Amino acid sequence: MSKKLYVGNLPWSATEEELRAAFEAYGEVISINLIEDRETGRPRGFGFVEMDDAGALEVIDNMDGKDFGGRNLKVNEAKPREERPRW
DNA sequence: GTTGAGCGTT
Repeated sequence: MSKKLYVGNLPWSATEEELRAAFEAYGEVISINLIEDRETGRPRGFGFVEMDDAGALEVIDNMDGKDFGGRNLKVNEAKPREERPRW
């Protein structure tokens, strides 16, 4: 199984590889999704990380509130956004 | 050459 993670309070310089490198230490990283402003192209300072179930919990327990790139990292369960209806 | 809350697209 996998879980979606909301990752906030990221430094503007943070990249998906940096997040993956940090999160891989706690579990299998399924996918990374950094969000940036679609109109300006600037990073919004947060993103979403999909991990295996146990890894996600480990990340929340270990990475939430930790220092990352000089900022206090915020990790929580992400709200489901799409159910991908096919009809 | 900037900025700061927090939940994104096919």
